[in-house]
Amino acid sequence: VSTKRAPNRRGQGTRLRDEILEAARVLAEAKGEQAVTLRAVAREVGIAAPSIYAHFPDREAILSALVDEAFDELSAVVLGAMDAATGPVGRLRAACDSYVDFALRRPNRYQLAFAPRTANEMPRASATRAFELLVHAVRDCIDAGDTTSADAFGNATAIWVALHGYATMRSSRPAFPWPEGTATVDRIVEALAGLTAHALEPTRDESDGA
Amino acid sequence: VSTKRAPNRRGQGTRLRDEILEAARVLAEAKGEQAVTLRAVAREVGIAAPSIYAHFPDREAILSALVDEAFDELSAVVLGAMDAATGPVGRLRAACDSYVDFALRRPNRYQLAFAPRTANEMPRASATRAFELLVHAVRDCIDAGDTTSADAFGNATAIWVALHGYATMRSSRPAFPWPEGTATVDRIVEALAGLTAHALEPTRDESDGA
DNA sequence: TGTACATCAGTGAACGCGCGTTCACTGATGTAC
DNA sequence: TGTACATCAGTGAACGCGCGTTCACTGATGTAC
Repeated sequence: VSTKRAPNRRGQGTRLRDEILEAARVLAEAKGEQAVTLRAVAREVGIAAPSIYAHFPDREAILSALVDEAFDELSAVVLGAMDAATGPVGRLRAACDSYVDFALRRPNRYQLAFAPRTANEMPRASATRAFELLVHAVRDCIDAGDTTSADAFGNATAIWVALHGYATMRSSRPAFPWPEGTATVDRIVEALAGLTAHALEPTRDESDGA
Repeated sequence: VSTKRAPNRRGQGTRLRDEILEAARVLAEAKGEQAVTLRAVAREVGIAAPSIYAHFPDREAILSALVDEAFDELSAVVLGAMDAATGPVGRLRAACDSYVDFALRRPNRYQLAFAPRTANEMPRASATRAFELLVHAVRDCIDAGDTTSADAFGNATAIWVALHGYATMRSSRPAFPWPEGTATVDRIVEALAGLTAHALEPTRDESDGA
């Protein structure tokens, strides 16, 4: 009988939802995914635990939102690094370096993104977008003739799993006698992208000017 | 005043300990590490939960024993595959293939082995022994001139983390469009070991006979 | 050979904990007339 | 402008759960004399 359009009451319509997400994010980054309990989140926000149900159907929904956030941030970081680099090989290196850097700087956030959730989870759009950045970087190297292989997707997959293994182990096994610096990441990128000897050189020109 | 040497009473001295470990192993393989609770183990064995304390100081001790078991089995599997192969490159391939095969056939056992336990855990002997197999296989390729690199430890590290990433993702993300067959593993081994073009050929001779 | 006793593997009940979720509610905010 | 009422964000108590661990115990096995 009336307009029926009810605008959200107090300013709280989306504010509390954001506060819940932020608290969950802080907890996950500081102490890992298993620290994100409804009660802990509620404690952090300063509300009663059941209040969360007005904004998320269950605990899993919060985690899922955090996963998308994490993938989106990963994409943004990688994109930013690529934009600041020069040439196909330079952009591929920048993508891989920034990927590993993100994983090592925010280990809990990274692990959260890649932790298995449900048994047969379909790839989520946020994750696919991030992966596509890598495929694209590899394809640009191929197109520029900087590589000995032509399988962009296959190479990107190999590079991805290798970087993932490195980042995972590197942060969970600090006591392992890791090779210094970026040696391992460099080796992974160069070898698995199939970079040509020619492609490995010109990167020096940029900082040299000779 | 007497001999003081008390032989273990009933036959149970070590029998119950073994039954506890076996139940824990079964639970871990079927449902993952988090399913290995003292109460679940006791249920499986058919004893009261507190009885476990006669054989293990706490839950973590059971898991730690399972981790060593898993690494030892991994070593045995890899060694067996290497012994059945021919030539340095053949043995390296066999080592890597069997490693991944083990991880994919027994995902929960594999994940248990590599799951982070304590914050700064030192590498355990059982894990180091397994890794040394890989280092050795890589070194043999280097010594035989089948490789373009000379850093056995560095190459083995890169191969290991790459295989680990592959195995982890492959089993936790079945919906990803994985390249067929052993393409990814082959690429990882060949590229990260730095196998020469010459070294990639002779493997065909064995099954050919020409 | 017989009896009192030490040993010790395993038990059953209970503890306190934090969890996800449910339920009926409160109390302030805004609207209809 | 005033009053009755609908809306709805957030609450507090409680549920049932499984957990690791503790405690005092039981009851069979073996030993000393």
